[in-house]
Amino acid sequence: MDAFYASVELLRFPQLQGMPVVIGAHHDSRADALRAQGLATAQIPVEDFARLRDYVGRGVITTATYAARAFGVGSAMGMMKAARLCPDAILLPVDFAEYRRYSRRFKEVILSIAPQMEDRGVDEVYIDFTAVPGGQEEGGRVLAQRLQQAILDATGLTCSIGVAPNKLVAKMASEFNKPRGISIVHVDDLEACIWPLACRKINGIGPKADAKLQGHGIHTIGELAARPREWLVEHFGKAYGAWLHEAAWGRDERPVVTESEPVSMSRETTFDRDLHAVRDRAELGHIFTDLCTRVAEDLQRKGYVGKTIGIKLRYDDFKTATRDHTLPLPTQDAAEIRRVAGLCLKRVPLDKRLRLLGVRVGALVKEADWAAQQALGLPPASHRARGTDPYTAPLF
DNA sequence: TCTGGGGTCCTAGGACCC
DNA sequence: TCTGGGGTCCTAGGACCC
Repeated sequence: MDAFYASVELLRFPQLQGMPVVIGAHHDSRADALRAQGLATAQIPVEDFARLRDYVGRGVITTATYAARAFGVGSAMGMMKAARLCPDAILLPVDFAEYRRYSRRFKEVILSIAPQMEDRGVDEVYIDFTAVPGGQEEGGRVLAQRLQQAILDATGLTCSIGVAPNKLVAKMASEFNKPRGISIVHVDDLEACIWPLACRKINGIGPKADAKLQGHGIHTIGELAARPREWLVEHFGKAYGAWLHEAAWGRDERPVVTESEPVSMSRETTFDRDLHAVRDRAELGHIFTDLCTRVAEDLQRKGYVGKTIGIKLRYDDFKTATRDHTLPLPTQDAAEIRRVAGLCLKRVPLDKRLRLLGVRVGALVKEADWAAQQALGLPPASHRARGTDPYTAPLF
């Protein structure tokens, strides 16, 4: 989806059309108050929206309209930097509930046309064109146009589509003509379309791998493709090195995965100011309990139980620590999660000030499956003899 | 100018089992 | 006197993605 969060906000506040607008991840703003008043958007003059320069916060930009991007503002950018680049940009707070509603709607539209769809988050999917009527016409362009139009009709939102022989190349192709773009990349186009691109454009090469590649003088995908596989394996490890080589040559055999189960659920929060474990004990305790409660609610609402309870801390120097503990039986109970997370908290250094606290429940199982398993009286996998007294434990 | 929140997957060492 | 091999699970950290 094109500038997804920002585009959803523009549907709500059409008077901001064409203006630089950014969505901030962590702040309070006037738009919240305006929404709370339930005012018709036509009644809200542009002057009433908060400007980026008026806000001093520790958040990041999640999305920027194309007008804001022209100033160099982009997602994941700190708000301070964004404010220097484009001080007059309108700042709106994130409204995840609203974006999720639109996310469900555009995915329903896609599923009604092309049922083989892989969910890749709130604003992105992979679609298998293979068996869809029209999926092969004009290299996929006919179906891509039909999808764009159906999504636009149902939601008022635009998207960009890349069509290619595999997910790796399709993902890159989808970026070529944003917004409202359609790009079709064939196997023969590799050298012309893919090899000139920066390595960072490959989904799976992040800032660390890119820096290391640059250190070896590799900047483009073509330069990556020119390195022998053995050389890449030597410098980047067996699995990642081999994958780099395949990716550079546009090879990817991953299927479109239409079903998946969650592995973990978590809640975390960055504080408005850094907190000290001793001096701000009461406030931290409150936040901690709240996070546990919210994770438990998420588990209950979605029908999952989990046996690995974990915490995450981020210190004022941005270093992160995690601790977790696996229970013999899975849970979705807030008090139990709070108890075990509390034990985890005791195992982590608390001398430095904290900027973030998080609570996670992993090793998830569907609540219904767990209940059925219990009814059958099957012992949980984690109940096999472990940690027994070495002197009395049976030998073989 | 310091850097959100919610995820997945991988690696590596150690415990433990047979 | 110099200590196997193969497997799973747990834990901590980190890279990466949307």
